Amino acid sequence: MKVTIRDVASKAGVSAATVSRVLNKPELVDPETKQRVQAAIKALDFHPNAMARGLSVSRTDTIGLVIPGINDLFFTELYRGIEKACSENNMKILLFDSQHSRHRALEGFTFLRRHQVSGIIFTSKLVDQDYDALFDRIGIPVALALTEATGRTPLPAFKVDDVRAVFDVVAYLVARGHQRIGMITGESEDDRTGLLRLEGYRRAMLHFGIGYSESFVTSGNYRFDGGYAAMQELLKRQPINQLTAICTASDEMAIGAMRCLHDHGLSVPDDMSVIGFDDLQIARMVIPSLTTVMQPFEEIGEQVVRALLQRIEQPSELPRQGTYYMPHRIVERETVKCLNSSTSEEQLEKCF
Amino acid sequence: MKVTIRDVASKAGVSAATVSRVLNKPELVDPETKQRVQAAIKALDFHPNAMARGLSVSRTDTIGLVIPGINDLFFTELYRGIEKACSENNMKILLFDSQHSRHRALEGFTFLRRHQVSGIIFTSKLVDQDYDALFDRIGIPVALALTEATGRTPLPAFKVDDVRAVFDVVAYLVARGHQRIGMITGESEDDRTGLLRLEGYRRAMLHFGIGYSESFVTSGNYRFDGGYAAMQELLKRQPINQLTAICTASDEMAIGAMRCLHDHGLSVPDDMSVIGFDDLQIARMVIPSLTTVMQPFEEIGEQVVRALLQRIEQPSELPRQGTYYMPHRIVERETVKCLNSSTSEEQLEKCF
DNA sequence: GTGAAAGCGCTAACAA
DNA sequence: TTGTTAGCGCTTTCAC
Repeated sequence: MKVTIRDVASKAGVSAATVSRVLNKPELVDPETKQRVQAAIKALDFHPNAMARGLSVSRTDTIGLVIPGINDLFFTELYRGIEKACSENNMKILLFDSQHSRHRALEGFTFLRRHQVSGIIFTSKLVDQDYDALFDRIGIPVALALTEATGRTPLPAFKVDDVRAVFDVVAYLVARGHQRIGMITGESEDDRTGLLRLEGYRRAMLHFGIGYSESFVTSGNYRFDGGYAAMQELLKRQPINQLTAICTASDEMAIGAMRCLHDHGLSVPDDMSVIGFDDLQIARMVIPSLTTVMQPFEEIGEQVVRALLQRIEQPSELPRQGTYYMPHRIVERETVKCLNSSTSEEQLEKCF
Repeated sequence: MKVTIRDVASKAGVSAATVSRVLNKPELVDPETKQRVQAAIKALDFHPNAMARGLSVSRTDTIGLVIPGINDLFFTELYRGIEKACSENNMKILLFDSQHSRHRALEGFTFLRRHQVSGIIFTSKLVDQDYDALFDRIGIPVALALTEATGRTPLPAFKVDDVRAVFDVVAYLVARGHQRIGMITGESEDDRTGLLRLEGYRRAMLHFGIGYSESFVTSGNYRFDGGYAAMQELLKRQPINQLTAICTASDEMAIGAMRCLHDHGLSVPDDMSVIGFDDLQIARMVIPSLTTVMQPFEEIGEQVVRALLQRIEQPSELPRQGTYYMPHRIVERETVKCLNSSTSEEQLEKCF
């Protein structure tokens, strides 16, 4: 039924080994026989069985990718970089969606192991000591994107410096005359990112002598609705807080917050400045378009693949361990109002 | 190095066959031996090699998914349904991104074949006679999502009725007093969807006695920028056209069009009504939120998986061939202005 | 209830 | 340059 390498071999009047050679090392085979074999392959519409091959060479040229959720808008941006780097090194990708569940993520590792992936990229979510036991025995290189390892096992990780990035956001707002700056940070079990971003905010508020107050802070699940709800909460406190700007831990929450403000008859940026985090495609689609912090998703994706390939090819060395911070950048669009009369440039100077 | 089933076997003092049994048919093995084997599996941290298993049983429980581009926002919505149906039937998914290239799509088929997937879901893009030869010999069940087969080979396909959907959109606008209705349709080589949607528009304009004029129509690549550019073109003709509403072939283009209108100082919906197509997550995020046609992506995903499974399990029968139209629905939000004084309900009656 | 042996489709020595 | 042989790790008869 299924046509195998042996069928091709007999049709072409050669051995299976020869067919295998024309498939994998065509330069080693006589042009004339090669022709015959290729003709047979075509005639029979033969397609080599990747599993049989993988089993034989015990290599799959596949890397596994564990992601929190395919619906997270940032994921597709990251994927582009991963896909690019993989296809350049002709690696295949095996995707596993953990659906934001730690349990599923663990299942993912099992799944990928069974499928003999050469390496695993783990995305988002905190990687803490709970994973140590896993990584110790797994025997497969692992690299991290958009997260970092806090457990004992050091792992190459690529992300932006969340603390610094939010610090920069606050500095940016301060430079534009804002003082009463609120924060909508991220939350979810297993998440350290939200904490780091909050810490950046806290440090900056202290650094600029504004002072840190919990009443300026709420949190959400990084999604639109979470941002909306968090903004609503902030609005309740607004009579006391008198915020003029909000920084958020994600573009989606920023956009949710904008919608909330809109529903309360408030205008962005005239009544309230808003600043996002991620620079997703949607950031430039909304009106007003969203000023935000760009994470270099594509580059992160590329780097994490490279790091993995390096570990795959030289498993002995331990070249790249620990966290690599990739450069972030504030993308100026339309959601931040400058409260100064002086130029923002001058002010910026003052801040650093 | 790698621990195999034989290692487990010797550690547990049984044969490989027995280990295999506790893995696959645990009820056939003595509880006491089962215990020992399971202990050995745990102690050695054994993970069965999925490729070896696949090779042995010549089944992979995997379906292949060929998509046009992972960055297309609609894709993640579709994926959710596919993922759901697959995990319910514990099927795995092998993803292949064709990057909007017909050539890459063909590569995808080769790739998936090599990996012995049990079935293939092909998404978007026209499936015409060019594919016939492929499907004739492929010997793997194929089902279509968001597209349909126009070649000789009939294939189960799940999508909305594009003609009808846009017809309904126009009817909806007419019921609200619009007559001068423009259209931004989709375009790209290999695309029939844009044509179908345009046809729905054309028929409706004729049906309602408004008349069809090419000057009311532009097209774009379904993306934000395409919508922006198409709107710009329409705006040039606006002194003559005097449009009051635009229907579009995608939410992204609708949002691009909205941005364009905004940049020209025009307000949606007061100066121009806009209506999208897809009902993506972003449709409810933008301001004003987008009135649009909902495609039941998740259900389409589920159905296409079911159809595929059916063909996989009963390859002899040919139960579901041809196109199944899934119900669409207009989701009313904030981008359509009612120009009537009478209630829209009454008007709607009139239209049908 | 368990083991021995053959085989899934391919590749990689090693010979010829 | 080509063929023979063994084996990748697992499942599955068929005996016992």
